[in-house]
Amino acid sequence: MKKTKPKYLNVQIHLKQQIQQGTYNPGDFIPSENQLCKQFSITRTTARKALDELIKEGFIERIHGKGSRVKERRHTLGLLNVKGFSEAVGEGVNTKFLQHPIKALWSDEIILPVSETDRNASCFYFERLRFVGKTPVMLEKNWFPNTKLPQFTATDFVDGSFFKTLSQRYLIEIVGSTQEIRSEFASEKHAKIFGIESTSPLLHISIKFLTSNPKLTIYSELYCDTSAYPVGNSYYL
Amino acid sequence: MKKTKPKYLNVQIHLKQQIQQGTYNPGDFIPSENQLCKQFSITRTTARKALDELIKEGFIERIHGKGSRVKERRHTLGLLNVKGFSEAVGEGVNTKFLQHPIKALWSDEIILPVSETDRNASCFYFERLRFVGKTPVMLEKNWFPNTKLPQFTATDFVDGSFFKTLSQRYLIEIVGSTQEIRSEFASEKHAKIFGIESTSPLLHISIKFLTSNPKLTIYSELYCDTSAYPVGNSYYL
DNA sequence: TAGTGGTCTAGACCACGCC
DNA sequence: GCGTGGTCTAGACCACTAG
Repeated sequence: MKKTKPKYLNVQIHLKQQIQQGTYNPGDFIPSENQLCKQFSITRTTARKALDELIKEGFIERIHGKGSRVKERRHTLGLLNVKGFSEAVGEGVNTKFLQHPIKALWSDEIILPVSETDRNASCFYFERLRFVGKTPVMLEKNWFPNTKLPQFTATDFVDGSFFKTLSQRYLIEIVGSTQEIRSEFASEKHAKIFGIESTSPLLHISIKFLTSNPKLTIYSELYCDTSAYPVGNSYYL
Repeated sequence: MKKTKPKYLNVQIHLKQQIQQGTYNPGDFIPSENQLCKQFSITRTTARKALDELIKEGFIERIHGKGSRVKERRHTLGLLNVKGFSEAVGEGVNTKFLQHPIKALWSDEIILPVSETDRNASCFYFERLRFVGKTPVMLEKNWFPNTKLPQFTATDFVDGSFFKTLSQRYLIEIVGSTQEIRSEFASEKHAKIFGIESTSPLLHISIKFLTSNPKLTIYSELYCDTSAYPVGNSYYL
């Protein structure tokens, strides 16, 4: 019953928050291992465990003889992994709902196969356009079975993030995904949305997200204008 | 001058070889931490360090109360499977070297920043065109510092896979990647290679691979004609 | 209950970067 | 020389799995 929270996790979370809040910026050195030992009354083994985790998450790097430094984040749309748009890009991101969550039909536009059980359930749909500053960079279309998210509306969104909303309001996490990626001509309709020629190339990403709730699968079709902001991601073991 | 080899590295290499040689197969349990302590005359901390590295490399997983088990599949690194093209697409894949490995210069074509130390080293380069059946689908260009792979030639390739070669011949694993993805018009030259119009969209993927050898970073530029075969991957926690 | 991995302590010595 | 991270020891207690 009682979840014992490891000490290293407190240190890890504390440092991560300070990095995300800008207490430590990219290039800055966080406190040394010995300083963390004193500050949290722990041994170096435990301090290093916390730092090991932050390294795995890509927040810091160790430099022998110098210290642990906050890593630089490139200004790209990192969404290919499980991270999500708003988390990865940071500030300067705006979102406009082109379609608030409504009951809809399963669309032919969904590339990856919709499972039998999903297709028999009613479908929720929403559509958003994402901007960096005033430049539209990504059109995002999402479908998922209606049954699993009671009272789901646009106003519920936590920090404008769908995944963060799932995690915090419904305790549902993304546990896997299947993707297909294409380079295509923009359709007439999409070209108009992005304000580009219909002969321009668009990046088309089809994703099927698996969640910790076996009944909830999310189908997404993303269209990205990568001419100014390429889609990017990083992955570290 | 004398590089002192850490004890955990011996354990790590020993276990990795046994896994690659089939002494332990996927699903098998490797010796417990306490057994490793006795076998190598080390403490549990050191044994765990070795296992931590093997986990990061994707070879094993720990199961609380049971042991450490050899993993079934290699994890995927972001966009493309680490196993590489040949295993991801399946049968009917052919590869043609457009340029066998040679000493070359660091190219302007590399999108992601080349580190200072890499740029100061001499550079190895090779280029391959990948087919599904007789259709060219991916042009692959790779650069890496010359210093780290002695006697590296095209004939060394294990199963036609660069990464498998690194793993089996040099015991080097991919431990991370940074990617940028763009949808672009095909260049004149690339259009000719793929046999398409130069106004056609091409998927352009720029990757910087980090390996278990800190001195070896691999820079790749991939160009894919996704009209018939989209790029895909799956990701599971 | 025995064995496994998960966490943690309180030290130690070494290698690296910098002044 | 001094502070940093890199490795290692010899324990300890806890949580999970399985017979």
